[in-house]
Amino acid sequence: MASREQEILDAARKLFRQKGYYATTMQDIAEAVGLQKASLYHYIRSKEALLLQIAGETMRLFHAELDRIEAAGGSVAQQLAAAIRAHVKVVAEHQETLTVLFRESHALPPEHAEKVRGETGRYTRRLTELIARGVAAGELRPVDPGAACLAILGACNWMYRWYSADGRLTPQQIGDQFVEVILHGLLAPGGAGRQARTPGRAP
Amino acid sequence: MASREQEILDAARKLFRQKGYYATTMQDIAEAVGLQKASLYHYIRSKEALLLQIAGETMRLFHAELDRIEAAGGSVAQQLAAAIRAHVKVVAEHQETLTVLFRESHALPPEHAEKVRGETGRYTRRLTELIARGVAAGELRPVDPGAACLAILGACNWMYRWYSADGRLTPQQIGDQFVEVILHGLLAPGGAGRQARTPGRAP
Amino acid sequence: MASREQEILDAARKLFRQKGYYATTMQDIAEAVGLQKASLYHYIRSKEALLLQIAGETMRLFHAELDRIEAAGGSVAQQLAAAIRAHVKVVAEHQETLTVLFRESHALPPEHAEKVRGETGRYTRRLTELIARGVAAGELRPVDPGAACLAILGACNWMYRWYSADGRLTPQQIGDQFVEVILHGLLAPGGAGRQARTPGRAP
Amino acid sequence: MASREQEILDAARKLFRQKGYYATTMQDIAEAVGLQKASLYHYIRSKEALLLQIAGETMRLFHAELDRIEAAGGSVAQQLAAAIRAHVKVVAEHQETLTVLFRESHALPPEHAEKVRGETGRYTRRLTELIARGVAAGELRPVDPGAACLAILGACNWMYRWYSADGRLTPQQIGDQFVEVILHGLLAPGGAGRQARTPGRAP
DNA sequence: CATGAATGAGTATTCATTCAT
DNA sequence: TATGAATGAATACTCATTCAT
Repeated sequence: MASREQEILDAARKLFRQKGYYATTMQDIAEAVGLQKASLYHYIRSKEALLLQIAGETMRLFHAELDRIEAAGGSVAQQLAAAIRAHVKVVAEHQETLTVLFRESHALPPEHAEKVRGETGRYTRRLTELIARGVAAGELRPVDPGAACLAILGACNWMYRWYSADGRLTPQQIGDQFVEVILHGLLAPGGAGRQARTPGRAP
Repeated sequence: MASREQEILDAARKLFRQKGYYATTMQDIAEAVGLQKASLYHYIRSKEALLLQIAGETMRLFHAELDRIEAAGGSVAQQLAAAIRAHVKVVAEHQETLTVLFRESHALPPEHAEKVRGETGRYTRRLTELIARGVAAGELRPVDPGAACLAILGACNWMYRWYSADGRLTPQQIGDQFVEVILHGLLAPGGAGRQARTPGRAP
Repeated sequence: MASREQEILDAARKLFRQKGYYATTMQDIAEAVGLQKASLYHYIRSKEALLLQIAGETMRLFHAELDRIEAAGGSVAQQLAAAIRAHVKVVAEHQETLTVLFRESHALPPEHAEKVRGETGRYTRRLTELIARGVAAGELRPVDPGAACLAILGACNWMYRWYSADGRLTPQQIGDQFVEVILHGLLAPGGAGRQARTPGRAP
Repeated sequence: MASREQEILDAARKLFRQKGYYATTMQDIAEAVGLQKASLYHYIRSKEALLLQIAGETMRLFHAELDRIEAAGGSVAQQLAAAIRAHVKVVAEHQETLTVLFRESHALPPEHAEKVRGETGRYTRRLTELIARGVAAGELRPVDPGAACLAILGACNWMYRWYSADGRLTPQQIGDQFVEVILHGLLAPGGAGRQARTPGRAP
């Protein structure tokens, strides 16, 4: 069984999230899994390797979701909506890991940090391209695809800080709301807000 | 002059951002300002106090912008657009401080962390209420104001991770794009994407 | 074996006595036992815990002696003489520990200092009560038992400052002399000193 | 005026007693006299010099009392009684200084410690000689003068630990009781305790 | 597989003292 | 006389990691 290694990883993830990477000691982790400090080293190479593994494991999930969605096809809007909902779901389900990833990835040595950043960048590019296709096809409004993508990712990723399973909204509802806001915008159609498009140039 | 204290604060902010709070040593800070470690303690009480001060100084900026915008009046859409642009601008201008705030605030002792979280919460509520007013007035579409607010804040705050003064987009442009996406949405009007509102429930 | 812990305790006791608690560094102790500073912390919690343990270990000895003497019974005078001899012996045999206890107990945190003071107080009370019984029974002269007790304890405890195993007097001899002075007094019977009882009122 | 220097000395003495020599910082002393740390050095050479001065000033008092008593003449018993009462009075009146002297004198550098120990030794010798004269003259019982002297000094000096101006006994009463115990002993005359003189050697 | 012992490198903080002003 | 600034040296304690058993 890899169960012991998994236990250690789980404990580390939880502790890293609760106390932060630096404030978590190998002692803490050892106690959490009922081993002695020294025994951890039978299963893991180092504290840093633990962080790296935790940081790495999530990016795969995001890519997998995107694979699924692209395979399913449909309009750009449909794919985009699905991507937003999927992303929200992944963040909600892996909040712990993502908290560690977002907060502590800079503690990784350059070489590893690079790898994590690479994966992140690839995911961003995939999403940006999807938007760019939509814009090119006239299906989406002529926004800057890069900026739009980062707005989406920001909205979704930021959840790592405020989402709570006990909160008012389910991941499902959050996904719906985010899709609403991002695809349709906040302005009521035909509303008086139309001129807000160019605030400061009001009549 | 308070210049020496300010110098220390500036050095700490920069180092905290580059290496993280824990990885930054008082030695690092001392070297950065050309003093001995011990001399730092003439100006600051502790490393933690340094973090606290850095963390605290930014929330004031956000509130000040919101004050200004609300005082200026206008439609909800206008105010919201202005708020987004202002927020983007503050993040761009205080990226260093905010990186520390977002990444390391959990390293603060509970009491101080509470204070910072309190300020953040207050800012979120102000923005949520603005959106709620717009929804009530029919100026904005009937979204959940809380979720919408968090989407906006996420989009803007996330910049702390990707914004670069050397990047492709200026804060001005980023603000414009974010306003576009959030107020008007990505979908082209009358486009085929209308049914994306409830993908999976399409006919 | 608990030998390593005991070694550390012994080294600390000796050093605390030689240089004082504050002037003794963990480095000193580590060198004395042939370990690295950090390794000490496998056996002890802190420098203060070391002091506490050293301070605590002696009071038990005094109480044990008193237990033994009271169990043996005899007249108050016999018990008192035995107590003085026992006290002198304990001080001589544990001079190092007692030096630390007497000199450094104020360095303990209030809570622990309280505990040590409590034990000391209990011992004083036991001795005072013995004297009080002797006075009540007419076996001892009508002195103030509290003051007499403190005189005895002072005479005996003060040894921590001047006793030396290489000195002129053995603990046995010191005990004998102290018993002489305290039980019988210095004045020669029938001597001219009788009026010294109330000097200043001499004829 | 030497008042500023005296103020500093007074503050140091009080603080050394309350917190111990090591635990008292120059900052503490500076605050107590309303100066800045650096300003203290206009009046004193060093923290250690402060301790030395405090330690030194008391021995003079003891000698002065002994001078007075010897000048007054009288029997050995009368002089001894007067010496005990005087010693008790000095301890009571200078408890603060003596606490520092007794507890911290080992913190002095060897050279200065030697000087203090020298004064102490001289005082002890004077008292021992007085007792020896009494023994030689048959006025005192044939005790070991050195041991008897140290018993007396122990009884009196130990007061530094337990005496309180608010306590049950006045210095006057303590002196009387000590004289009683030391000159006349605790045993009631003709009492059953006579055989206690040599417990263990009883028939 | 598990661990008790050991450690080297590091970390924030303290403090008596000096000195230019 | 007084002090704000500066510092060198020290100090207790921590922690990830290694290794013999």
